Amino acid sequence: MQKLPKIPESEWLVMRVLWSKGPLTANEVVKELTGKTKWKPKTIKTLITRLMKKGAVKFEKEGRKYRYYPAVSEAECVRMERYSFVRRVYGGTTRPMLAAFLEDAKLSAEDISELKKILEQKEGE
Amino acid sequence: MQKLPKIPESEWLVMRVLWSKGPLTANEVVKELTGKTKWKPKTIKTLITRLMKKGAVKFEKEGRKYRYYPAVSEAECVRMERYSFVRRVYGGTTRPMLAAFLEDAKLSAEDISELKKILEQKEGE
DNA sequence: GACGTTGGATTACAAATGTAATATTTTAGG
DNA sequence: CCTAAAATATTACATTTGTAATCCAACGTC
Repeated sequence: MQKLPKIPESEWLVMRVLWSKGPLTANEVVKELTGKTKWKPKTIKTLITRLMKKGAVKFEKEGRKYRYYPAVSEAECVRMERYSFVRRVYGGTTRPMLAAFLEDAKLSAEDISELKKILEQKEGE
Repeated sequence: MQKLPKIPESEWLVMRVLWSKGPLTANEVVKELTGKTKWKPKTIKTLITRLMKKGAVKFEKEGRKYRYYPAVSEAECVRMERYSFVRRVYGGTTRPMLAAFLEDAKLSAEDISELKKILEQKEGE
């Protein structure tokens, strides 16, 4: 398991694009984010560069441009964020957090039965 | 409902102390955090001051010292953090996040039945 | 082959954050 | 009163983050 870099808010947007759309050129990333943010293209380039320096993305050369792709797993990053969120806000105790989350969430009947299934699954372990 | 200030990681620790132990002097806060962090007392004073500037804590004078107490609701702050967490990491979709949370959490049998109860409650609405 | 265009590399710069140290003001004790 | 101790207030300073702009190199065009 790689060492996970710290990914701040704005870089998450870029990572989410790269995770979902695989290797993209900088301009493609810019295009993906148009409408979702008001960032100038240069800003997005900067974010990509920073992610590279942290080792969160890599690239393959394609002619004179680069195609960027994630170098860290989305699942791992998400897990880490979840963990650090719980620690920060709830001091590490998970259950009250989950309870609050569940109570507060707007859930469809489907969502609910899905989640119950997960719990029952765990119950059996 | 007040406007909620932004509370960064380290200040959360201070807020959690104040939320749980009511009005405290700076030194009492320091004492509460001893062992939990390696911060120097001065650092903690700084954090308190910043929280005051943001309006997250207020104080009453007691002789020459102050007793600090939270000026914003824990529930509200936590809700906001939860919300911004989901938005950042999952782009706003709550269910997959909850699913991942539940799957990943270490839960006792009790926790599980508690959480199921919450879900059933919501089911009935 | 000079030149504009297009991409990446380098630089910019303010605000927020982490982590304190120094300065100043009270006040309790001698 | 004068001073040491204790509190608060002010100042410090490196990093990180948000948000770009400028510089430079390669490429395709006339």
